[in-house]
Amino acid sequence: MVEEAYGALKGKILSNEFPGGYQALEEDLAVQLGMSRTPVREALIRLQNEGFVEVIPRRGMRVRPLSAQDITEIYEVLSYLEIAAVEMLARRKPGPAEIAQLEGVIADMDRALEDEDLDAWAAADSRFHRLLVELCGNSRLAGIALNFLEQGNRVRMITMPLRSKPVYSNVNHAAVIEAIRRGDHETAREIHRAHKARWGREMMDLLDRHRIREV
Amino acid sequence: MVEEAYGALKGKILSNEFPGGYQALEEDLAVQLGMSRTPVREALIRLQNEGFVEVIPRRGMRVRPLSAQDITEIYEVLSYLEIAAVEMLARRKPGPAEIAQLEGVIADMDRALEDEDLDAWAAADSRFHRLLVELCGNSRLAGIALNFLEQGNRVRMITMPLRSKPVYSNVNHAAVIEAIRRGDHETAREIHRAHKARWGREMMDLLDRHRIREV
DNA sequence: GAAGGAAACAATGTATACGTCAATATCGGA
DNA sequence: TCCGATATTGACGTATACATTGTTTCCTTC
Repeated sequence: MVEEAYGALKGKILSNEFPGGYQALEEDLAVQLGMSRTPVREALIRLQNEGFVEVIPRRGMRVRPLSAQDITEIYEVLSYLEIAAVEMLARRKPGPAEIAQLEGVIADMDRALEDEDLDAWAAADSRFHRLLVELCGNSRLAGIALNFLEQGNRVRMITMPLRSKPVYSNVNHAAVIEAIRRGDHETAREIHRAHKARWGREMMDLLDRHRIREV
Repeated sequence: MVEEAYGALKGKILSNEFPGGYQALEEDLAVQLGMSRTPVREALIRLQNEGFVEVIPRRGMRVRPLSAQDITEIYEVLSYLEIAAVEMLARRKPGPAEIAQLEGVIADMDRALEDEDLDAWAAADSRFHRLLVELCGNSRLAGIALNFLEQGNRVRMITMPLRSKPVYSNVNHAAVIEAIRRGDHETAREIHRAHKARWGREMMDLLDRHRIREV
């Protein structure tokens, strides 16, 4: 049941059904989920460790709002982790099956872009980044990076509708994969570094221009 | 009380009083700590999230033994994180007070080396790495890196007595600080990268030579 | 003697009860 | 009317009770 509570709560947070600043009492969550406080509490402890919520005595849990500073931090860490993952992936020269997986996701991204289906594109792009870190060969790095990807997605869900078509992402990703296939870890790293830097800048610009103070 | 349990258990794990593979039942831990199972459980959830233990149904908690593969992963992540921290630190050009802090720790390391006091040296070296990541300016990166530093220390406690005097560490660290002071992030990063790579290789060699399979 | 099944036991996962502490509201006095 | 003190409410933190489930042991049968 703690798994059930964890999944349900995290889902609501990631989908912004529980937006930043949302508060709820343990008791209420327990009733909502049809269980007692105990498993809810245990789920909340996990979510707190992962940085999604904070548990405040007598105030219940509170979904941590992400300030501009927080978002900067998250993107900074994520950049370093993903760049590391790309470098490691290129160094270990993944097999054709793994390359095919990555290319499949890129194909999805291309298709979504042609169809102008932003939701499908976002889903595929998210899968691409997940796949990158999952394939890097270091499960610990993958675990941390996945957590930060999820936090980043919370932000992206807000900014996605505000931005223009992300055409260059697909090109960059394809180039990264090509470099990874060749085992050219320096090129792969540099392309991905530039990509993450540009993406981060655009995201912060968007938040700034739309006066979004927190998410 | 959950803080108390968390601190006590983590302390025993980090000091190898609970070595890798150690098992204990929730009930026994509760009695040992003079509290009920509830706070112990909550502490164990945190320790599990941080990778120190695993909770196995009907087997209680088990301190996760670190295989050679695990140690490689931990050092790899730690390297990337520390290198990122050093680069960030150099970019933001810390003030004289922060530089003085770092130099103070280096002085401690030098003194410990002259006195041939390996324990003092290890403590100071550990403080140095902690400071590096704490000063980097990104609290999230610092938090993760601290966790991995602690896991790394578990390994170092084993290998420390097996190795020769770590003279070159002090020199490297001093050079890193000098580069950070100048704001020369590339040099700082490269020195630290080389340092971490060498250290990691030596550590794995030691484990290999002494046929240490897990910690 | 070995294998399979059943029963008892043991440890967890969940629910519930209770004490503590903080926040808020109410009442009295200035 | 406003301020302060006290009382009451309510939520959490911890303890405890209970049900679930896996494991082990013992007995029976082949």
